[in-house]
Amino acid sequence: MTPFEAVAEPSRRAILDILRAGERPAGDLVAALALSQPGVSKHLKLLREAGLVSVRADGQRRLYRLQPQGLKELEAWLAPYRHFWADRLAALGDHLERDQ
Amino acid sequence: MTPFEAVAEPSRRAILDILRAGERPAGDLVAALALSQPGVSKHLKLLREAGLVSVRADGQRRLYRLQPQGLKELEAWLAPYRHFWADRLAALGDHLERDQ
DNA sequence: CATAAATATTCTCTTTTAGTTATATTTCTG
DNA sequence: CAGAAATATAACTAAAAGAGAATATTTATG
Repeated sequence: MTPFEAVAEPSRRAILDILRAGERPAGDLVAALALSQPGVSKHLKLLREAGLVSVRADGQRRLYRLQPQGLKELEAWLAPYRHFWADRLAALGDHLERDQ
Repeated sequence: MTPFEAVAEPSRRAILDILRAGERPAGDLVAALALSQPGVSKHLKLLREAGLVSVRADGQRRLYRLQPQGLKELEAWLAPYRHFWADRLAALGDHLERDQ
C-alpha cells in the first residue's frame, strides 16, 4: 500500500493526526475513533505496511509511533503543485509555463 | 470524492502531472496513459467531481485544465507533518512536543 | 445528409476495501 | 496458575473501485 492509498482513508488520517502528538497505545486510538477494536487494528496494520507508523511492545500494549518519512513521497508529489496557489507571482509563472 | 481519494490512484496522479504543463484534450491523456479511452474518461469524471480539473468544449474535443485549488486540502493536511522531516531543529521541536 | 472523429455513458465482471463478530495470542495480576 | 486486559487474526459480508467492451452523443466534414 502506497502512502497515497494509506492516507486516502479518513480514519487512517485521524490516526496519523493523533500520533503527531507522540507515541500512543492502540487502545487510545480505539477510544478516539468510533470504530471497533479490530477495525482500528487493521488500519494500524496497513499504516505499518505503508511505513507510516512503527510499533513497539510495552507489556500487553502496543505503542504506535508516527514514521513521518513515509509521507515524504506524498510531499514530493505535491511539491510541484504548490506554486500554483502560492501567490500572484507564482500565478504569473504558471501562466508563462503553460502550453509551452 | 475527496482530493485524497482522487489522488490515491496512480493514473489520476499521472493525469494531473500532465495537466501541470497546461490544458490538454482528453485524447492526449488517452495516448499518454496505457488505459482504454473509456477508462481515462471515467478518471477524468472523478477528477472533475473532486474539483481537481475543469473542462471546456472545443469543437468535438474536451480540453481539460488543472484546478489546483482542490489540492489545497491535501496541502493543508500535510502541512503539520512537514516539519518532522524538515531539519534537525524541527526534529528537536518534535521531540519537545511529544507526550505533552 | 451521411460518415468520421472525439468523447461520454452503460453494462458487466473482478478485485479490493472497510467493516463486523468471533476467536486466538500474549502478558499482567491476584 | 486462573482470569482479565490488550491487541491481533480469521472468517464473513457488503459496498465500492477499476477495467474493458459495446454503445450513445456531439460536432466536424465531404
